[in-house]
Amino acid sequence: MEYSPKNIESKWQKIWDDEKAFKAGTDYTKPKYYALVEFPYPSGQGLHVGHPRPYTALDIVARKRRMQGYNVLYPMGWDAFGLPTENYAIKNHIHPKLVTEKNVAHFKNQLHAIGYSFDWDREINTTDPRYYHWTQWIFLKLFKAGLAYKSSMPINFCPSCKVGLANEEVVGGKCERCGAEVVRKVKSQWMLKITEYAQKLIDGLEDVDYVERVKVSQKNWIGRSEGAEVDFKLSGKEESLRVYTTRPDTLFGATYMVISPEHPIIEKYAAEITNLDDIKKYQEEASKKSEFERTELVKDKTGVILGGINAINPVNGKEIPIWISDYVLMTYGTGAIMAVPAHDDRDWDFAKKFDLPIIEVVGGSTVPVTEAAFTDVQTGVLCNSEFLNGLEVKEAKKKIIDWLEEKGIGTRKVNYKLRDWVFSRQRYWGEPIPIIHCPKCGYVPLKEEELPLLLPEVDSYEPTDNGESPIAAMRNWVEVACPCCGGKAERETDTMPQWAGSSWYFLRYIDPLNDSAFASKEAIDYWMPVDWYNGGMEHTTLHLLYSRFWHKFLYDQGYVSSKEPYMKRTSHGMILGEGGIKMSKSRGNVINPDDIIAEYGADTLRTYEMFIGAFEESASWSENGVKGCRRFLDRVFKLNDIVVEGDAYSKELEIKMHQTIKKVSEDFENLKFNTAIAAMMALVNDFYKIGKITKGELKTFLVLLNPVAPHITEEMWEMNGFDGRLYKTSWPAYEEAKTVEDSVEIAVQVNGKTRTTIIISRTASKDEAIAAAKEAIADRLAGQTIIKEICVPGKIVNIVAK
RNA sequence: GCGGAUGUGGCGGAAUGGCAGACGCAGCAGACUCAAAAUCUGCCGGGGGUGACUUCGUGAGGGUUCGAGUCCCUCCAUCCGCACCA
Repeated sequence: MEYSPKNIESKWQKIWDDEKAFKAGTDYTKPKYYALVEFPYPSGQGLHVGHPRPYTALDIVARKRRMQGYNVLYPMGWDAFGLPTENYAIKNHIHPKLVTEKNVAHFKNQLHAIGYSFDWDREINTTDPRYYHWTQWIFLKLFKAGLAYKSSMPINFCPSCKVGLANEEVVGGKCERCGAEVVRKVKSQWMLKITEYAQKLIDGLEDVDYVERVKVSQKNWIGRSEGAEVDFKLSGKEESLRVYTTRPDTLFGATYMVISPEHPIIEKYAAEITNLDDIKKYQEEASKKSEFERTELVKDKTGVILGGINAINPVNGKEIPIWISDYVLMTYGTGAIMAVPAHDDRDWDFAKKFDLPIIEVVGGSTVPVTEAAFTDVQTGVLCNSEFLNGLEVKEAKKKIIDWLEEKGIGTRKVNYKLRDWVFSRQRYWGEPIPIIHCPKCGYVPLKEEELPLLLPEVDSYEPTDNGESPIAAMRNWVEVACPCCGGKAERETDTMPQWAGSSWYFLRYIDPLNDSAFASKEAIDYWMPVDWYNGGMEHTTLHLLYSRFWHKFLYDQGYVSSKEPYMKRTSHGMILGEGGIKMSKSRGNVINPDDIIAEYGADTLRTYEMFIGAFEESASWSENGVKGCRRFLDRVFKLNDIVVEGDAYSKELEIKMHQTIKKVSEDFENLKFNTAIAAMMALVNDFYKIGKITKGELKTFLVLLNPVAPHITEEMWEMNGFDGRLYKTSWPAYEEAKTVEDSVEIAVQVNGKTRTTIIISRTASKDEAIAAAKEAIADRLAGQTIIKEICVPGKIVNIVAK
């Protein structure tokens, strides 16, 4: 009989649905396993060939875990708020809700056709009011805890999307989504104090099993640094200028200071500044530059001196000038620095340009500090620094900070690059922020009983030109009575960013229909944390960081019982087009998974995506590779023709069977799906080589292949009259003792070069092995003196001879 | 500039410090066929040899080791992050 995936696949998909085969149980006494993949944004383009890679990988894990007796939760849902849907709605005058519904239906059909073992009873959608009820609820908790605040500050604004962006959404100075140049705009925005969790987000990484590159990126993004804040007295004034430095040891080399153009001291002493016009001009230029232009690889430093005001270096009492330059950012540290040109590249550049003194205070450089800054902290020794002279950098840091603290002019300080999360968008298609602005009472949270605050219907979804959300025009929605004083008040018209819904969705899956809480305590205690979460590297500093932050907050509030949401995080590589180029519409090389399923079947698609290469690395698509996997499944199906009776493994293949069970079991755990499949291909080759397969062998083989190719294996299980359903079977066991052959082929080397191989008993002693090896290469050893004999049992014998 | 990764046949890719190239693709030869496709069998890194064999070979150069694709040092190339964070 011919292998016909079309019939087989729809047949089994229906059976699995009818039997609720993959429903996560509520028997909380069973061991649980929570496998999670990032839920997709249901775009109009439908499923991309990149989606099935991670979904199949964890589907394999989930199916294997079920067969190992776990109560498995492997859910799927829709991260459906977002700009593309809204833009499509604007263009076509369709309600985004309808667009979303249509796209979700399409996505769901596509995913269904691939045969994933998702528990569809737990499907969630971030745009569903029953879902965003709890997104808003968490926001209120954040607000009440003082972690959500409104702030007027320069933000990254995309003039094309007409929306403010979080720092994480700005890539190379451009809008992550549309690619337009981002400009700086001062706006009043809701912010979340993720910075308050900076240290916890770093510390938590110690307790989880994430791939190293994810940990490293998160740590770099949070950007912890240790140093000191130091006060520099302004000459002739009581006030001081506070700086942050990681090199307090170089304080004696601070020959000038630099402040950011936005630094408040400029306004404060405007009257005393002698060159105010120049400064105003400089400020204006700086404000016009986008954040990107300001921080772009600027070789040429710009700046202007703050005329009429000087500072005093606290360690030596010397009067030093203050400069203004946009290489100092108001948003980091104190917005002011002490400049040590001898030991900082940027200060060195600036000093060279404006001819400022360079004083060496750390010796050990091979070139004089007039040639280049010496920034090495490992080898340097302090000089020209009075009581610090002769100390190594590390000791000097400690000593100077102690000294500063004692004198009350400085203090130890840790800083982070991480900035607070810009949490409001002037857009329609997002969760309304449940806050009412009362002129008397300020920002008043909506009562929790009033949630969800529904997104109102509007005529136009387009953001207004003055940068307000389209819902701002809905006056009857906006104008409300203050819940606090009853007076006239207005609702917040900004909505939440796309990242809100995904920051806690893994908690909703565990109890998706609960109307009285985001999830019951019992369910949370049972299911959390997620055991294995796979997702894209591109979310490392976005979704992954945000959701860890929210989860840690919920933990601190007592709503969840684990400090970290995800125990294990892995990341898949991208799938590129043929020839290693990115798939894109403009190149016309986009592969639609539907076409692959139609031509080769879902099992082939699944097998190919797992066989394509190392899971964590990017791989390029190859139609011939797909064909190869189909050929493999054809050969699998044709095993039906050579099945013979017998539950036992045949003598020829017994060891091979045990080896393959071991290999596949281990490889599935370690993301090595490609080699697991290779091992199964090799086993199939062996079945054909000996011309038969026993029923016992076939049973085991089908179970091993099932997680990868669930339809064909389930069909063959039935065809061969095996008991019940394959998906209800147990994962096969192997005996370690039977994974090794009685006799082994070992290499015989002379001076490290393999000369021949011999077959000896696995239990042969070293002496026996060496004796046998010597005999095999006796002619080569003739006339030589044996210096050394090395034997690694089961591997090699190496004779060192002269 | 900083951080991370990668570099192995014609291609995708395998190899706890122990026979480099598993498995797949492509290619070549043969079987089947009127023929083609599909399928099956065999070969398939380079040089040398009719041959059993031999020699070179994992980006380059050094080193450690009886033995290195794998460990260490230096360099080159490519990709991905971050980027004036004091």
